[in-house]
Amino acid sequence: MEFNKIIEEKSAKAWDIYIPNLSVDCVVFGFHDVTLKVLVTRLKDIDLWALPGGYVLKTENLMEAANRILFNRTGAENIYLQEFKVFSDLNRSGGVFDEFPDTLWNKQRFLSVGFYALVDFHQVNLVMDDISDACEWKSIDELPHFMMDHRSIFDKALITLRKQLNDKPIGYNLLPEKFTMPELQKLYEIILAKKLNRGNFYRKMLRYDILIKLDESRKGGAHKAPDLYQFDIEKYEKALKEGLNNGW
Amino acid sequence: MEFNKIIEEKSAKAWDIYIPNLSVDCVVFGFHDVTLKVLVTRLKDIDLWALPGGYVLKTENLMEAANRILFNRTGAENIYLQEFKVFSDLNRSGGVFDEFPDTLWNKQRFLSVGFYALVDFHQVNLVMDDISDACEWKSIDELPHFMMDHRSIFDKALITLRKQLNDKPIGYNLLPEKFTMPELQKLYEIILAKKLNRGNFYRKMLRYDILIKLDESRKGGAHKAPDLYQFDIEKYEKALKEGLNNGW
DNA sequence: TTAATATTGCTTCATAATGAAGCAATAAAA
DNA sequence: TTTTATTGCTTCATTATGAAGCAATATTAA
Repeated sequence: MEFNKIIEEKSAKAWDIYIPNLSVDCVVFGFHDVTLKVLVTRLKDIDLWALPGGYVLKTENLMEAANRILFNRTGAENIYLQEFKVFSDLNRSGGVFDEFPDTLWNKQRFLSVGFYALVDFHQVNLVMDDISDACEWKSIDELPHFMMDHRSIFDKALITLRKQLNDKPIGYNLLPEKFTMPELQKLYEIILAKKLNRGNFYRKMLRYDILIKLDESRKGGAHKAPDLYQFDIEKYEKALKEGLNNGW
Repeated sequence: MEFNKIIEEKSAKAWDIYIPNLSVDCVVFGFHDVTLKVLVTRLKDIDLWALPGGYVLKTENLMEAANRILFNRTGAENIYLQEFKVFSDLNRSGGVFDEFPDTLWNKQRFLSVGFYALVDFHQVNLVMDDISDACEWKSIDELPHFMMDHRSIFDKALITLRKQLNDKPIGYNLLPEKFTMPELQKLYEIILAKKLNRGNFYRKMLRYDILIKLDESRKGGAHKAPDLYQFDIEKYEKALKEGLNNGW
């Protein structure tokens, strides 16, 4: 079915079941190939890239809405979600739905609640929906041109992620269960957008006492095989309460 | 005019001018008498305490709404505002409007966007409105019993304030232009809810290089007169970009 | 089979920051 | 004039950080 027809059909039902003027947009982060990736979809026909998002049922709260929307996209449940900002500018929609009647659900003024989500890249199975013709991971420095204000939603998500690196279990939710110290460092470097000293990172991470060193190493790569670690989730959560780099 | 009548009259107009299902609630912090205070209002007749809040005009964004609502309450413009969370639970309203018809604006399901505001206590003139019979500052450890979920909105505001102490100009916006080192320390201690070592606080604050020491001291109190300082706002803003206690 | 290579695990040394304690100066009160 | 509590600022011991490097090692090349 073509885009316009789908949109108009959905619109008719939307008024009854969703909270008006409100949507949720999610910046879904995954870590793969020493790169931070983001989930993006392309809308049929109008050929614009967007962040996964959706509306809020009258029967659910925001977190439930975001979970439902992401479950439909990824097949994953209990995804780590963090709300970070409401996008409420009057002109944020651009002119995407200009040719539609004013009663179209999608053409209303929408405020969008931005969530970032952290997923284990390998646990996600991308699911297409009926208004998209593409749904894929893109590296954060090769993002497509986004529709509406989705670029600034992404930007704010990344800034928030950076600020919360010492307060939230970001490594735990982005990395697979077992990982190496160089992988963890790379993740930190990408999020912080700066190089870190290898020896000092190693020393500091170990002193936090939140990692469990496993009796395995990651064979197969060139050069010396790095040790594998996993998070000691109890100690990790406890340390995060105070913040990993406690200021005062 | 009595509460019910006012509410019903307002409701009729509200449907036309406000974005439905959405409100803004503000936790307004002020610092006075070595105490952190919060602005609270009491609703007429139903005799419940609430945070200052209001609805969002169809012609404004959230920040503009919060500014307008607080200007009406305090007479102050350009108040420092920080959005921190959307409160969206289904049962958050309690039963405050049970006896009203279902078409009443206020009885709809509302999501509330929480902002915290920082004001110079002495620059604020409290203004009553027509549905309140009290509007006053309360010390944060002597808060009244709040209606709806306003207590948890306050709690989250304070936690956010604590987390952002190294990233946002919190001291600058809460203190008067001139202040003493012990006052600044007291503010930090209240927000962090813990005692700080005096000499170390002094040394650390000076090393940040964000304060200008004035050629005056605060006379009149008992004992030695403390020096007066003001923020070097340019250096302060610059230092905040990296975070006052940079973790990485 | 052996040597070369890049990476990793971990340490060392110099410097900076922090925690704890205290001394001298001072403004008001006794 | 003396007492008092507070303030400005320093000292010393401890801990954290920045920069650098050495030995071990898994792969690849010779």
